[in-house]
Amino acid sequence: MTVVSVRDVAERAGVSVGTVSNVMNHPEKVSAATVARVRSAIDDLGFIRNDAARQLRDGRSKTIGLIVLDVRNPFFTDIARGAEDQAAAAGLTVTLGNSDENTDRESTYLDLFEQQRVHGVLISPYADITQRLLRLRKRGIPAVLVDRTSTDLSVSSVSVDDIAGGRLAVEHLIAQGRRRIAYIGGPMEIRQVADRLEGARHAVAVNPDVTLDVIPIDALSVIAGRAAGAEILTRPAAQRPDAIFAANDLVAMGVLQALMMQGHGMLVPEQIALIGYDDIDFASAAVVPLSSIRQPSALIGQTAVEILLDEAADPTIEARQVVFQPELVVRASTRR
Amino acid sequence: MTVVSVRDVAERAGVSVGTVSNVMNHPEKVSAATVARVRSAIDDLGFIRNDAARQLRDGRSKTIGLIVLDVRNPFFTDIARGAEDQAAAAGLTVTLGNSDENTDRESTYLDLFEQQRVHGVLISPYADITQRLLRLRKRGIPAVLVDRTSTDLSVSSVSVDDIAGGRLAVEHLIAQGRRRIAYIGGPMEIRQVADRLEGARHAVAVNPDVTLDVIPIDALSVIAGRAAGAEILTRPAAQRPDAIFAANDLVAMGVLQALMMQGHGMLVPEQIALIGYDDIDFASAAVVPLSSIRQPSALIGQTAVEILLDEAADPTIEARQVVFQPELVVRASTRR
DNA sequence: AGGAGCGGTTGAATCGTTTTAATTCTTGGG
DNA sequence: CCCAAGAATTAAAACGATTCAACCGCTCCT
Repeated sequence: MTVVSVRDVAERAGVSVGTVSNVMNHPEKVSAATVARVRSAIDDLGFIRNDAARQLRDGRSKTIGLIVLDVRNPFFTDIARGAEDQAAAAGLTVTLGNSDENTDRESTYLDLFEQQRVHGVLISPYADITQRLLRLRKRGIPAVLVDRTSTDLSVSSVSVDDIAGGRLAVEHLIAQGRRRIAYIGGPMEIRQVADRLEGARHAVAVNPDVTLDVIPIDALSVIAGRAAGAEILTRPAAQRPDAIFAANDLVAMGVLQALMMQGHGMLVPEQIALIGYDDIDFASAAVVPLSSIRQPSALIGQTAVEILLDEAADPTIEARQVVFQPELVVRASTRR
Repeated sequence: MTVVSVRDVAERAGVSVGTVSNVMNHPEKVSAATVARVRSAIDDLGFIRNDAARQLRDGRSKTIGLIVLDVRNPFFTDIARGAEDQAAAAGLTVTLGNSDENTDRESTYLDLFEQQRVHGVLISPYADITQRLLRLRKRGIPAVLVDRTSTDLSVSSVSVDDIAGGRLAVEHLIAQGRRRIAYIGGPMEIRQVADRLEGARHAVAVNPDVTLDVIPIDALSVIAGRAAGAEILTRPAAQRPDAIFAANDLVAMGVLQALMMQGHGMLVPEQIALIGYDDIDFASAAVVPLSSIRQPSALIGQTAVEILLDEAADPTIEARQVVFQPELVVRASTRR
């Protein structure tokens, strides 16, 4: 069990440890001959520098913490990839935390990231954590909300207009001639869920003959969607909706599975139209290709990192709120 | 921008820094009164300990590094979740690195993890990195291969028998009366891809009237699958396979999209049967629900962490090779 | 009364890197 | 031939938590 430190490298190259450090961080300050000598000593010994020591010295790590609501949702892994790419360009890495829509887990990850003195935090919040984020900033760790606008304007955010998205979805259903619409989503504490519903309400409000039924679920997952879909099937045909707006694509795919499974034949879209949200890759490959609301997920991640790095470089900079617009994608699941 | 250190806590509680440290790590050594005093000082100041300093002292971090071939593949996020849960039970966290089937990225993550002096490394390798892993171990960082057996018996591994899985898939196709089978997968350097093909060959070998055509692709992705599917459609009908075994579900879903898109009507399973591998959640929700080979993904992650922790605790322990058996899941895509 | 033993606490040393001020070495100009 | 200026290098301090040997004050035992 060998441990190689700068001290060993210095000794082998016949220089001081300071010089070794300079070779790694400011090679222009060191003569070419010395650089060469130190470099080969590094290679010979297989020296790899100790990040902990380095971090300790400069107070912060070279990692960005990202907390998402659900790693299994491709929408979030897409955000993560966008963030990762942008971070890599600045020589940073991203650690991904999964809150699973759970306050404790969310809080645990925030503690962890604070212990690690991360370069910054990106978070798609579940609970209201504005206070927590402000405290982080006071400690020199900037934070940016992802996929969520902040109530407090002093914390930056990158989001998509979910109210507009909700309206887009339901306006489309109405334009297809649907009148009894059901919204399947939950928990309502998740801002995205509430906003998409609000958008749906706006669309319904201007059409007096259209009704909107809300079917709450306890998580945005395939399983929860399947349960909600099964529930709808138990209703007498007259009480079933003729269109369903699911809070995201995972839920929509669950609903779809339930509706198709019963051998009721082609229920979608003939009897029930179905639209989801996020436009994940799998949506187009579903039993019935799924209409959805597309969000620029990778771009969200990229932009969030950009803002974060700006704030990390200059903590006095003003907070920014970036809002992207969503886009309707029509596929078979809502076409007559 | 406030910084709170043990020194500040000690001062406020009127004790030495050593005592503060003991309160956090060995409270049984400190009198109840002092513990209470220090704890309240910690709360008052909102002290959060600096991980870098702590790590520097004891030489290793409380993080496990996990490198996977593709974060977008649910099979790997499932493994990650299994690993995460098991690690959390031991007070550790997991950082996820995505090699994207790219040697450079893989190597970069290994460097990074070595710099971070992680507690251990779990890796689903692309290149042959046995030497690299042995060096890591010499430095006190244990490593376990995931979803891959090792050529060198001195490094532990947790995998699934891909040869058996490949045979299972093709035996099933043959049992359904298929005779002209195509295997779509690549790059062949990926062990899983090669093993599944080998299994397929075994199944074909005992049936003289069955042919196996190999269609290589350059990545295990939906896109690559779609391209391969499109290529098949360009062939005259007589030269098309009557069954396709895709190296994983992402590829299978791409193939499926291509085959269905052309308006050729229900090509699957009537004209071409299709089976994938991994049994990701989305497989059952596909246009045509997909037959697949199921692997115990979360269990793989859990087991890998277990082995890793054992090795971290006692570096002299003998390496273990755990091999799980895959399972055939039949759905509409291969049913007559 | 004297010492052994014990719980509780302290202070200094330590981990490995970076940075700084100070020092040595070169070189060119006068 | 000496000195100033600049380049190259060094030694030491610092980051913050943990640990370990030493120490203090008690009680209990003989």
